[in-house]
Amino acid sequence: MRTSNFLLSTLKETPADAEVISHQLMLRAGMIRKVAAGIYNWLPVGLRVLRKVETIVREEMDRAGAQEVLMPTVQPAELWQESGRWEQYGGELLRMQDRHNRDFCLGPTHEEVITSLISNEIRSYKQLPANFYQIQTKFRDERRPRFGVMRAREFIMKDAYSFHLDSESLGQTYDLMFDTYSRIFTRLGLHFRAVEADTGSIGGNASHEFHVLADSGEDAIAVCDKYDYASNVELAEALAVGGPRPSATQSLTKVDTPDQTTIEQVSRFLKLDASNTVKTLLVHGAEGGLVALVLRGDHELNEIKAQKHPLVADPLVWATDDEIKHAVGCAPGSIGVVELSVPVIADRSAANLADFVCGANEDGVHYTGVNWGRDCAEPDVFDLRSVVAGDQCARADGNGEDDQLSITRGIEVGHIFQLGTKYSEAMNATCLDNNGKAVVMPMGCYGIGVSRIVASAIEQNHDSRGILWPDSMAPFQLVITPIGYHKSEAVKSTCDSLYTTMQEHGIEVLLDDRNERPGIMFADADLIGVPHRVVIGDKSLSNGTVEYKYRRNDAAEDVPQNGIVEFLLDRMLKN
RNA sequence: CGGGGUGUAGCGCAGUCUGGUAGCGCAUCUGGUUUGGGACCAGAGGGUCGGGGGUUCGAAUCCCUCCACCCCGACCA
Repeated sequence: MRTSNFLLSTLKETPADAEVISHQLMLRAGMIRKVAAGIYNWLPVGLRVLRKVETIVREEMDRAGAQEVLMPTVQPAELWQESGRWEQYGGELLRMQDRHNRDFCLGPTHEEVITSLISNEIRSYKQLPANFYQIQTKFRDERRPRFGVMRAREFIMKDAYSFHLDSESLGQTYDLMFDTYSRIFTRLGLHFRAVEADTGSIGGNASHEFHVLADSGEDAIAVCDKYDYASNVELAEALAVGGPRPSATQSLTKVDTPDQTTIEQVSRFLKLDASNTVKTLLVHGAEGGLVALVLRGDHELNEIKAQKHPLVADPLVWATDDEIKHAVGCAPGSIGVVELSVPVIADRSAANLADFVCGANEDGVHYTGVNWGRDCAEPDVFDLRSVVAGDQCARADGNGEDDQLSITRGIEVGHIFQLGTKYSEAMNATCLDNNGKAVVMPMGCYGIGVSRIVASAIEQNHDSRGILWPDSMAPFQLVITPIGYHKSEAVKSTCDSLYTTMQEHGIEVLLDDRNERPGIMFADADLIGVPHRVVIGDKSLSNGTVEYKYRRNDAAEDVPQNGIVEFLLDRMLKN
């Protein structure tokens, strides 16, 4: 490609509404342009990168024996009513009507369509297992789209759905997809991590998310390298801190704590560490009424864990101040476990405390020296809190120094699920087993955020001048920057010749044949992140050399003109 | 959905408080001088000041209303 014939819409200044570096650089490099909130045009530079990602994903899915299909973006309501999600799915499902007032939606995901399709196409166990994928546009009407294509409303996703005779087969395909995803993200040159994930409302046995590690990531991940453990903080098991519960040494004492409502205020007022206090949070119970969730003062409630407790309403609903007043007789800042009239669920660490502080269910009053079993009933013990850095890894034997969790941030670019029969049952997707008996097919589903990968790769690979694409994702592998293309016949013919030769070798090469100053050409090439650059000018040609520079290196090197093709091919194959 | 903010040329912004008919830098176009890290000189084009309504002799500016976009939060797979 010659720049004279290519839309290189680079910007010198950063558009004001771009917050994260990937969004800024994608706009500056002329990869994307906003059409509406969370909806983008992909310009030639951006699309070339997107296609690179798609190609790698496609190659690896094909390699894993998955079959590519293409399903529609617009889906009839009937399918969603059949699965029950027409009512369940919230505002993210963009609904619309056609000219006959029939209901449709823009597909945010394709379980319904694929299950309906396959239930008609697959009849026999002999056709199983089968895995179908597509790379297609999804629409989710996010409440708050942000960060460019990172969290867009319209985006490109690779979604795959597998069908099985039994859960063992599902497990095998799940493992295969796990490996396939690892290969994909490795080939893309990303620094990633597979993490255990919550199965959410879909349920099922197993789920892993694949995260590109980046400080700007929206997810927190708990990691322990010693045990090769990584889990979304939403899920990561929190062990009790501080060993078995000591025996009581203090007596129950009521103390006045006027206007002290937060843990911070109370612990400062009583000159105690927050870890000697508990906080009592009231939420709606699964069967109505309220339930108390008790955590150590310095710990945070994990709502996802809490709503898994059978006594807790799912989804979790906080008690209002009025409900608390009515049930306990005080404001939220003074709730405690002594003589509390609602069921008490305590986090493991809170349950291990002795002689602790809690509210007295009376405004402005707290208890000190509280002990479980003596001053109140033994609580129902449950893992309620989010892990924090320094917590012991749940896999650890407890003897090592390096078995502590650290917290890192990630961008979710892949998610694999064992769905089970949720959709196949709702939509009656069965096949006949070898006894001629109809079996509801267990399913797996496997997603990759293709457009999100592009942004997350930039989050991980950039410098002050622009993008540092991994070679596998670069819009061009090589840029030829002439010095004096329009003045020197030698420069022009050398550049043209190298350009043609490299193209014949299948290299995607950009020849900057604009009549611009070198600084502009260098700046653009660096901005869009072409990994390999050759500069050709009269000065070096007179020495029989051309200049080569790798985008990630500071220094350039002179290469003999007659060996440049082999040199470049060697460099590109190496990467 | 709650809170906050911003809408003026393709991009970045000033002008709004204190009403007088729109400006700067970059980008674009023309001519010239330049040419190894975002040049210089001269000239040119480009804006119903987010939309609608109102006040006024006169509105980018004041008032009402709608919309869009961004940020924080809540929510959500």
